[in-house]
Amino acid sequence: MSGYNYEEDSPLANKSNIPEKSFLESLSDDGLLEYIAGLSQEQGEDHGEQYSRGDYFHDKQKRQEKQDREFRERYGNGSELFSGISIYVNGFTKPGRLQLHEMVVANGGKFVHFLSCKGRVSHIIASNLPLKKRVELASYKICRPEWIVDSIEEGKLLPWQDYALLSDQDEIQPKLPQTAIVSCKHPDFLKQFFSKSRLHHLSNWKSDLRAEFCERFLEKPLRIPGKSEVVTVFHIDFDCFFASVSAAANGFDIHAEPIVVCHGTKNSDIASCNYEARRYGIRNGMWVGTAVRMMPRGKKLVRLGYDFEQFELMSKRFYQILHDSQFELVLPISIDEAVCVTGYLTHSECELICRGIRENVSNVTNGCTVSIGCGGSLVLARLALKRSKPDGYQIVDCDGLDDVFWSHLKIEDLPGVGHSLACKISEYSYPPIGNLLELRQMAQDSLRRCVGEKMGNKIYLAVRGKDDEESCKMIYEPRQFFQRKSLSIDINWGIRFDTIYEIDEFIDRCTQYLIDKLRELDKKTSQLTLKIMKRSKDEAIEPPKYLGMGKCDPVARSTRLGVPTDEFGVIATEIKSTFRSLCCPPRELRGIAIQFNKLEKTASNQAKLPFVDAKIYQNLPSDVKSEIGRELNKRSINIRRTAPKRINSYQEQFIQELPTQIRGEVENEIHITNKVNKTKFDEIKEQVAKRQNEKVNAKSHFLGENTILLPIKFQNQTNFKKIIQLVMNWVDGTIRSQGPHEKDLRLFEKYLQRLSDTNRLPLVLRICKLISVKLELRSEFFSHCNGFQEWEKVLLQMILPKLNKNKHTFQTVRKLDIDFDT
DNA sequence: GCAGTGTGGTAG
DNA sequence: ATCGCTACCACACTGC
Repeated sequence: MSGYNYEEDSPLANKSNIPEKSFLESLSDDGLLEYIAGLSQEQGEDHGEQYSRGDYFHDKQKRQEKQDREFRERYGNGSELFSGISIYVNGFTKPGRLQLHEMVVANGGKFVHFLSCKGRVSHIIASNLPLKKRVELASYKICRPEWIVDSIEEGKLLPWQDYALLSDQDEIQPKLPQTAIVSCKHPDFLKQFFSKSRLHHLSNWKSDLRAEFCERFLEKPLRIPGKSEVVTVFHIDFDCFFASVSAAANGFDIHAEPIVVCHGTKNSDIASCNYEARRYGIRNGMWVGTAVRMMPRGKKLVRLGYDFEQFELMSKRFYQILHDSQFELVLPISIDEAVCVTGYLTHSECELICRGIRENVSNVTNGCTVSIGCGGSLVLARLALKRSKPDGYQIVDCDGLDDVFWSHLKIEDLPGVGHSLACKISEYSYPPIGNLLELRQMAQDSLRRCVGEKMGNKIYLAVRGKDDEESCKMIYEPRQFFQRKSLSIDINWGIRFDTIYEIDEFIDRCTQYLIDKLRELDKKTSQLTLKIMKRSKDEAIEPPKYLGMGKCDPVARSTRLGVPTDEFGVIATEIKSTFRSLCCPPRELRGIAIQFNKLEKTASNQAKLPFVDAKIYQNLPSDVKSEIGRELNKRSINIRRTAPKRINSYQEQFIQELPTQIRGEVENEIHITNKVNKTKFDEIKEQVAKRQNEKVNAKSHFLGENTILLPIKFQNQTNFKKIIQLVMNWVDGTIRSQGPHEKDLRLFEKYLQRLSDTNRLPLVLRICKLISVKLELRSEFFSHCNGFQEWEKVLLQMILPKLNKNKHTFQTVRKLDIDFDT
C-alpha cells in the first residue's frame, strides 16, 4: 500500500456531485448522513492522484471554512468553547462525523476534513482505530467523541486525556485488553480458555459446518454423483486465512510486511503467517520467539491477535459464494476450506469457475485470496491446490499429469501423510525418497510393508491420481461421512491442580459441557474414555510455555456403560473413578480429555423399544444367557425387571428414593458380574488383587507425598471404586448361599467405622445404597436364600445405624453433592 | 478368527 | 506470559 491518503476519509473529497450550497442545510438529515458515510467507505479505488492534491484540498478547506463561518453565524450561540482547537474525525463515531462537525463549529472550533499537512489538527476524534492507523497517528492527541459531547454539556473544556483512545500512545503492537488470568480451578476457566483457543475454534467450526451440511441434506436431498460418473473436484482454500483476515481487519497490506497471528511474544504458537513471513523460514505452529530470531536484523515482524468473529464472518461469505455457485456438492473441510464437486467440465469451464470464485471471494473479504486446485479426483484436486498456492489456481487434466507435476510435490503433500509417515517413507529406501515422482517408483508391496496395509494402498493410488475407498466416501456417502460418531473435550493447557477434589470439580464441569452438547444432539453415550496427560518423569515442573503441558506421558482408559445414558451423575461418577484408577498424583496432571465414544440416538418413545422379561432371561441356560445378554447390551435393550417391592422395611428408614444413577450402575454391574462365575469372596479378592498388583508401585507414589487425606484401606484396596467393586462382588457371590462370612463382615464393619469416623459418610451412604439396590434387584430370585436374608440383616443392623447416627452431619455433606472420594 | 482396548497419527 | 482442540482412522495387542 503506497502511503495512506487521509483525504479518503473526508466526506467532501471526491464529492463534487453534492451541491456544496446545500451541504450544511442537510447536515441533520439522517438519510444523507448515511449516504455520505457509505460513499466515504467505498473509496477503495483511489482517485486522489488525479488531482493536484495541494491546490485541490487547499481550496476545499477554504470553502469549508467559509461555510463553517456562515453556519456559526446562523446557528451558533457565541460559545468559544473549542476556540483554537481543530479536530479531525477518523472512521465511524457516535455521534457521527457530521454531528461532531456541527458541534465543534457551533462552539468556535475548527473542523478539518483531511490531514494533508501536519500540525494543523490539534485533536483526532475516533471511537476505534485500526492498528495501522494507530501507528501512523501515534503523534496526535487521539480521543473519543465523548470528549466533545461531554465538554459541551459541562460548558467547559474537559481534559482530553480523560478521553484518550489509547492508554499508551507509544504502543505499536496490538494491546489486548488485560483480563486477569482465570485459573483452571475457577468455574469460568473452560469458557475463557476456549474463547481464546484457535484449535478449539477450528474444531468447533468444523463440526458446526459438518452438522450444517447434514441438515442441509435433510432439507433438500442433494444429488450424489454416481460412482461410475466422471466428476470434477475443486479444492478451495484461503491463503493463510487467519493472517489474511487479521491483516485486512487491522489495515495491513498482507504483501507488504511479514505478519503472524498469535497471542504472545515468546513461546506462543504462530497460528498463521503470511507468505512474506514464510520467506524468512517462518512457519505455522512455530513459536513467536523462534520466528522473531529468524528475521533479518532491523526488520520487524508484525504480530496480530485473533479476531474469531471476523474469521467467522469471512468464512460465511466464502461459503455463501460456493453455495451460490451451482456445484452439485459443497463439502465443508474447515472454516476456510471446502471441496466442491460437479460433473465433467472442460478445462476452460474449470478455469472460468476458478477465476469467478477467486474474484468473488476477494471482493467480499477485503481482498483475501483463495487458491484452488481442480482435478478429476479428490487427491488430484488436493495436489493441484498445493501447487497453486499462494494466490493462484491449477487445473490438472490427464495430460497435466506429467513428471514435472509429480516431481514438484513432496511426500508430505499427500493427504494423510504427516511428518511421521513422511520420515518413515523417505528412510525406507536408499537414497531417500524426496518427491512424489520417486515415490511413484515404489512397489505397492513395499509401500504396504513400510506404512501398513491401508495407508500403503492409499498412497499407491494417490500417486496415480486415484482416491482410495475411504476418501471416496466423502463424495459418495457424504451424509454418513459427515455424521458425528463421537464427542469429546480436551484440555492440555493451563492444567495445574493441587488436590483430587479440584480435579473432581473440573471433571464435573467438563462432563457438564459434554452432556450439554450430547443432549443438543439428542444422543446418549454408552462408552467413555478418559485420557490424561501426566508430566513425564524428570521433566521440569513448569515447561517453557507459560501454563503449557510440557513433555507428558499420555494414559487412557475407557469404560462401558451397560445402558446408553446422558445422565450427569452416571457419567461424572464414572470418569472420576476412572481418573483414580489411572493413579496420577494431582500435581502431576497436565491435561485431561474425556470422550463419549459410542453415540446412540435417544429413543423418542421408550415404550416402543423391545424389551426382554427378566424372568425368562434369568431362566435361560447360562451360555445362551450370556450370549443374548451381550447382544441385548449391544442394542441397548433393557431387561425388564418386575421385582416386587419387598424392601419397604429399610426403604422407610433412610433411603426413600433410589436415584436412577445408582440403579443404572448396579444394573450394569449385575450384568457384568453375571459373566463372572467365581462366587467366593476370597477368589474374587485374589483376582482383583492380581489385577491391581502391577500398579502397586505407582500407587504407593500416588498415596505417598501427594495425597492430602490419608487413605483408608479395605482389603488392601485404597481406591473407593475398586472397594465398591470388591464389596459388590462379595454380595453377589454370597447372596445365594449362606451370606457373608463372619470374619469378612468384621473387616467390613471396621472399614465402615473408619469411614464414618473420618467424616466420609457419603461413602458409607453410597455403599449402603448400592447394596440396597442390589438386594432389590436380586430379591425376585434370591429372596428365599439364606444369603439374601443375611445381607438384609447386615444392611439394617450394621450399615444403616451408622448412617442414622450421623444423620445430621451426613445431610450437610450431602447437600454439597460430594459423591465419593479416595 | 473375532471383538474389544489402548495408542499413534493426521488434519485443519 | 498464554489460551497445546478434537474427530476419526488404523493398527498392535489381548483374551477367548
